[in-house]
Amino acid sequence: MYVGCLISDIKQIKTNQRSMKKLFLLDGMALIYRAHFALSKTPRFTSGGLNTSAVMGFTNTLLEVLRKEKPSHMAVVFDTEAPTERHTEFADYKGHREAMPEDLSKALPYIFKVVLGFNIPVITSDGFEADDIIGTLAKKAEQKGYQVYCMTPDKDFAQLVSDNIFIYKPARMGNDMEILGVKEVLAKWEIERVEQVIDILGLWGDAVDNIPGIPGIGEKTAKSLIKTYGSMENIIAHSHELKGKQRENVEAFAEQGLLSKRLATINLNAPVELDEAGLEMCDPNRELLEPLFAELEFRTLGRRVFGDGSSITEIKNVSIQHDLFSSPQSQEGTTTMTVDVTDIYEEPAGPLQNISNTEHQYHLADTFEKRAELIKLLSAQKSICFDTETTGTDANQCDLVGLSFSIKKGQAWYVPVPKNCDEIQPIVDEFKELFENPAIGKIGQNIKFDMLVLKYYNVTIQGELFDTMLAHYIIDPDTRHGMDVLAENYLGYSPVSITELIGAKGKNQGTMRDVEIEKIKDYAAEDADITLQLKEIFEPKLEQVGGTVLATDIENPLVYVLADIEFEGVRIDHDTLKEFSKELETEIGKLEKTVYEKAGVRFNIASPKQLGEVLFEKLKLDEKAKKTKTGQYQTGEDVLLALANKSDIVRDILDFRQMQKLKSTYVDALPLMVNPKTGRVHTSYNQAVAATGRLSSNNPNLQNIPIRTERGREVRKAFIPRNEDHVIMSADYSQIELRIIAEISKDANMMEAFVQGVDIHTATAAKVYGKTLDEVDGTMRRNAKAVNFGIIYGQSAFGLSQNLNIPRKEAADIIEQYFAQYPGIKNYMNDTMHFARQNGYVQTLMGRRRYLRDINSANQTVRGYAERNAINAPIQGSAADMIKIAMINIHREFKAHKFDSRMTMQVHDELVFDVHKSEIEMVKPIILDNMRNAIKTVVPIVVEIGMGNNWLEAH
DNA sequence: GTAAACACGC
DNA sequence: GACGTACGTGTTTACA
Repeated sequence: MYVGCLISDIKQIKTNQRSMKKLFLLDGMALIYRAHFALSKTPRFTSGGLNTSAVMGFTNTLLEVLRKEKPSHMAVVFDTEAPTERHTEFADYKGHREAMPEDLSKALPYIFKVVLGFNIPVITSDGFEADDIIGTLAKKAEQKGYQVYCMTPDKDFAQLVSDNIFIYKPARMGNDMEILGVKEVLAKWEIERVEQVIDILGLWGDAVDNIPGIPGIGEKTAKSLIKTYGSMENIIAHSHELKGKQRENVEAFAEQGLLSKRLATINLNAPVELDEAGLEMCDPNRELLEPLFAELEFRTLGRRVFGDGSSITEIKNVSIQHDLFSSPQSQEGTTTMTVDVTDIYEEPAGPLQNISNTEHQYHLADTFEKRAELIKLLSAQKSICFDTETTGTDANQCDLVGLSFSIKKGQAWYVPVPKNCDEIQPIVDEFKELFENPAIGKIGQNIKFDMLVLKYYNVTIQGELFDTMLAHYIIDPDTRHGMDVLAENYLGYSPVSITELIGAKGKNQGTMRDVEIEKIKDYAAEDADITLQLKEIFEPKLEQVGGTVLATDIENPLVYVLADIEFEGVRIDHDTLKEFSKELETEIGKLEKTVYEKAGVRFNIASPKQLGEVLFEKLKLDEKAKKTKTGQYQTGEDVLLALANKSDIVRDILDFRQMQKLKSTYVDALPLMVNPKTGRVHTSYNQAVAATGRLSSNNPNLQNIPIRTERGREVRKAFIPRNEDHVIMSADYSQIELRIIAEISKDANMMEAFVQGVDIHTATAAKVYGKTLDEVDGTMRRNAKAVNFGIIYGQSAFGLSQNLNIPRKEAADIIEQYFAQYPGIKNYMNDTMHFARQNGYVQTLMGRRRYLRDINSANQTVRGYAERNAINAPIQGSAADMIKIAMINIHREFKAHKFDSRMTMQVHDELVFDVHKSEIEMVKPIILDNMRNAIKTVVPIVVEIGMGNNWLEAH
């Protein structure tokens, strides 16, 4: 009845004030499938077919667009029948896509117009693909001066992008919406012209689902072929230039490829007119809709339609929030960030520059005289920018190829070194004094690498550092920090690509050493030049984001510490590992046998696919076993544990998995990582990947060596001191993250627990369950511990219930109690969230910022992700700051004392040292003091320290 | 070569 | 009432 009323009464209010005509074209089916797919990934929503949730998902996306982008014109296009005429050319395609359900085609305009009060035309595409209709409309609108945004899967659509046509990608998990223009499309596809997208799609055969292109040509190959030949037709014409199987395939399947291309091409002559007046948007009729929504209790919908300022919002959400982090939605009403996070980027004007169209002077310093002149010039500088070229990316095993330097924009030098190893050293020696001069600052991109390379040539870099990679990591930790990306984003410059010199990645990749000197000169000199230019840009930006201190006092000095740790390496006990490997091998063999017997069939236990089939189809352990999104049975640890009581085969399988993992990832892999030059394992720490400020470790990853299980822990026995005069010393922060929460939040109860020195999880359990410390049992402590961790890692009630294997309700109750007992923490969370909404970022104790672009997103999922980060980043980040400061100070004191002892590993909250026995008593207080006092806190910081003949004993 | 599933640490 | 649940590294299998 109300609805009937509305239809007749809504008077569309046209808004004419909009200056730019903005047309949004939506592929309705694609969006609905997108929403549907998102749901079907979750096991709970496996019921097939389109359902109301999918349609709701679609509506939400639509509303987000309306609110954010405020289009002046809009249309939704649906395929009514598929396969279309064009697709019947290919038999396989038949029946692939479902037609739009008829009721949906009627429901949508109804939803738009009546329920939401917008007039959004729905266009059906009889006999044509929705893409064709959208494409045709887009072109026509572009000619009339519209800015056109196409919301479609971007793959096919990229070909259409021009100066006024964009691809609009709605928000997804972890990402807010995204707009792709010409620049982004070119970059993404690595091509010169957007039209070439269809050539790539044609070759690759990914144009339309299930339409094959040319066999054996994947995305990458397609791109590189297009880069060389420009178009598919050209490739076919020049197929004789190709080799082997590729040539055969191109020749044999040329026709199929062309067909694929034709199908990928968007038909711009669809019979559809651009009815400008008909597509014009109106605002929802507020006066009519608002009372209606209020009466029908469409609160959420109302909020979405009218924005946060709606009076409907004033009906306060009184339900208790059971999730750790979801705050009542937009409680504070519309918030605007005072800082526009997009400010940290500068949009470079015009097309990308490159080496061929910029002025530059790159010199080759390949004689003793030229080098001497260069060194004289460099030595007179306050700081120099440099870069090394090497034969590989592992600093511990590669050889130097050349050095490049820059001190002024557009000017750089390249110093090649001979191929013969013995002849390299004297040339490096010429530069030794320069590098080791502490009065000359060193600028570079990822200096740790260059530092390590040079260490092997007996050069110890000194002086203040400015690392452009780290600078950008501080400025904007969530994005990428590669030099090429930075150059494009900040300088509008596209550097010579390394693949141009040494070929694409893979076994056929050449090395720098084989490239002609002239080419390396340009490449290398350009790197130094760009790095210097980036430094000029980043220096003021650091200041702007309050990151100067973080850069000069923490990140840059830490480079020295990490380089030393990596150079030092860790000694591994081969015999222990070999023995352990054998032991595991026999155990695994035994387990295999029992599993085969119990299952009555031989299969690959390590294959989740086969295992799932055996467990659930043959043995039928669980009738309604969960499946993954690809249709396999889930066989993860928690799933198997739930089955443990049904058959003891499950226990064996879990044991098998554990041992297999131990053997392949650690026991057998570690000895292979030993550097033949040094006989030790040299991990590499990445200082710029984890957005929270933590380090990460790889080649090998020393930060995930087992400790939880008895057997896994054995691996740590193999980490030994360098000789019998040394011991391993390990120092760990106890509960550092929780102490930091207590410190930041100043929660009285939690601070008290730490001051008293009681076990924090027991204390928490006592509080949450209202018991005394003595009454807390194992389960209570375990639950409390899980909540404490949940806080640190940004978990929800759902995550907690999963972790503890308890009902959601129970998890929610525990969390509620937790917040009642630690009100300071609840306040901290609210304050942090508020700060993030206002400012667009959060920060650590040392001012390390994390920008949260999506904190005010209308999309729940996206915003939730940002909110969890808002809580989590200051905590993890402050802990990271703390240990980094400790590392720098300890390293400095070790140097000052000229100790023989070395720091050898960092595992987030633990530092490991190789200590000379005579120095134990001197080293210990230095480690303890510096770790405890890295950052001044009220909450006591506790460090536990241990020693032993291996890493396990040191705990 | 790449994606998916899994498992390890914090 | 919807939506998806920490991150980073590395292994294996499966598939094209």
